[in-house]
Amino acid sequence: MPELPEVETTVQKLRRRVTGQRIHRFRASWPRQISPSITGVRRAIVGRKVKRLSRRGKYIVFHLDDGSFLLVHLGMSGMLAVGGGGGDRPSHLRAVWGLDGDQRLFFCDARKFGRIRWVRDIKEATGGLGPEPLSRSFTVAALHGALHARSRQLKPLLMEQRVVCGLGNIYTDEALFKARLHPLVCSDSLTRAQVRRLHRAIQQTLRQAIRLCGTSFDWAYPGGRMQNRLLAYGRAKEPCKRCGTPIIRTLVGQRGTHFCPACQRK
DNA sequence: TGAATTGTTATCGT
DNA sequence: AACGATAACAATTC
Repeated sequence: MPELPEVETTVQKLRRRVTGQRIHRFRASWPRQISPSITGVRRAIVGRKVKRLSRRGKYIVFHLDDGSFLLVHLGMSGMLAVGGGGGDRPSHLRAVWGLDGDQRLFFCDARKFGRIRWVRDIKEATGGLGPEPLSRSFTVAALHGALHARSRQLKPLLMEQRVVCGLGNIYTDEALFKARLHPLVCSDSLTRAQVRRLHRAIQQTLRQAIRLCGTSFDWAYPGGRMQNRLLAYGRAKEPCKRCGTPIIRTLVGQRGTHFCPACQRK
């Protein structure tokens, strides 16, 4: 379940392998994952060099040398990895880029919720995203303004990528636990102090998760260590690490939601 | 077997 | 009408 820390980890691991490389081939096997189309993307990117690799929210962004962009969204089960030109191909392979020196970039995605998209203008793809939670544009005032501009349940609003980007189900539960806020409180009812706590909790949670290379729960994302440090997510019926009360699991907006009924009161 | 998972879109209700 | 909540959808694993 790649969220910001898992995407950031992927970008950091990939960066030196793809920066400066020229794209020689592109093949994909699942048309509905590719925008504008497989041949359209191939025409746009083959022959181009990768100038830079970055991340915006949960998007991996390839900056191409003609000023256009190739974006990869990992969805729920997507993975990007570089391999040699050798024989064995990974399972659930959906797309391959051929780079310099017979290097290959693989996109694997069991559930096919991932997306590959080429755009001339980055704003087409990321224009609707809110601020990066670890950037200076993500201020307490900005968060307060966004939460008070709407009247919504707090958790679903935080997971929309326009208030702040990069939060998914796991890290939203973690941040709410740290901030001691109930997932269902109304977004415009938060006091300044509560918004400050939430702001700090979001940043602390994401920084720690990046340091630990993200959360590895199942086969979908290996290599992370944050699963050992989670305070709420996946801990239903286990004692709260702050007060000992069993963690509750409920559904909020069709998503599994974990919180401490004693520490996080409505 | 069906629950779990994300982002987008459609639909229902106030 | 606008907005918030809810449901459906895509596809697969265990």
